[in-house]
Amino acid sequence: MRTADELMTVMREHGLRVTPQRMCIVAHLVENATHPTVEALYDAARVQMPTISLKTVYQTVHDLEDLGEVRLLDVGTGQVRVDPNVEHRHHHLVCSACGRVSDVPVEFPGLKLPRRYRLGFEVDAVDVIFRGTCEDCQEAPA
Amino acid sequence: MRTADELMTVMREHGLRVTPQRMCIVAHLVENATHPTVEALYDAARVQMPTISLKTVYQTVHDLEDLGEVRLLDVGTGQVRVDPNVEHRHHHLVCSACGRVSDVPVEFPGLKLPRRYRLGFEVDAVDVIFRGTCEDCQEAPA
DNA sequence: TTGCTTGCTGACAATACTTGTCGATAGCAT
DNA sequence: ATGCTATCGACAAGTATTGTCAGCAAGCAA
Repeated sequence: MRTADELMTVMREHGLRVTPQRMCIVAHLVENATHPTVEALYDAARVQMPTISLKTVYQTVHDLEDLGEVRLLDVGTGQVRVDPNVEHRHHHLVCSACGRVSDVPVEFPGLKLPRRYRLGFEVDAVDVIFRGTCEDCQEAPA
Repeated sequence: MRTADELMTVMREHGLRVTPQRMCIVAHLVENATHPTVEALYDAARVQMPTISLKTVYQTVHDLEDLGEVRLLDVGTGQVRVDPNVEHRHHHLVCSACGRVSDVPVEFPGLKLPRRYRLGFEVDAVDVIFRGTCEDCQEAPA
């Protein structure tokens, strides 16, 4: 993801106005590797802007997705997570217990769809999800 | 997935009663490679049993999941899909337009998490999702 | 700076999918 | 056959997300 300043410019160039709410959300996303849920972003934003609405957070992350500045992940935990890392192709490690998501910045060269399963199908992305239990959840089982 | 008869036995052995509703749902799952949604299963079941409830379908697929006879997939299309193929490890091909899911019965040997990302994390499954557009959806774009 | 226009904000409510509750019922072992 | 108990299905609640819309603020131009 770019810096907050760069994003301001990009947003303006695309006709999106730079509002305090948007900047607040963006500030919580840059250099953030925690893949926050929308709810978590909302909570973080409310510390500075108690009146911000959840709808605004949803709208902003969707706008950022349309700009190609974040990716919205659905890793099967029931909530969308925001991934600001769109520069480098990477995969994900997901804790089945707490839902935490980490990046796996590795390319897997052998990961191509065999021709016979590709018939007529146009593949444009490959997502790999390593599922398991993170350290914290192993120590504190439910 | 096993045959319907085998499943009846397995269910009984686990204290689950074999009801007409359950058998109807099971019948729609064996030898079914379409990864139906719960809603699709519900529609199919209602042809024979018009009064069956959606709740019963949800409950039954969860029971089957607990028995290890099906896998419930969340491929990011907003609906759970039922995968009766639990015998052979496989991955999935998902159409982003219509949500259709196909099996990719291929093992990818290089697909291991590098040691440094595994620190403390216990990986117990790897899901690969090839995303793209299926033949039908390419011909008929929205 | 000022005024205008656009489009964003946020309260409210609706939607979609899934799950909880519970009385009546039906399966299963005896 | 009988009784216990788990299931069925109607109803409604829950969770995550999105739609609606009046009012207001951002940004642009002069």
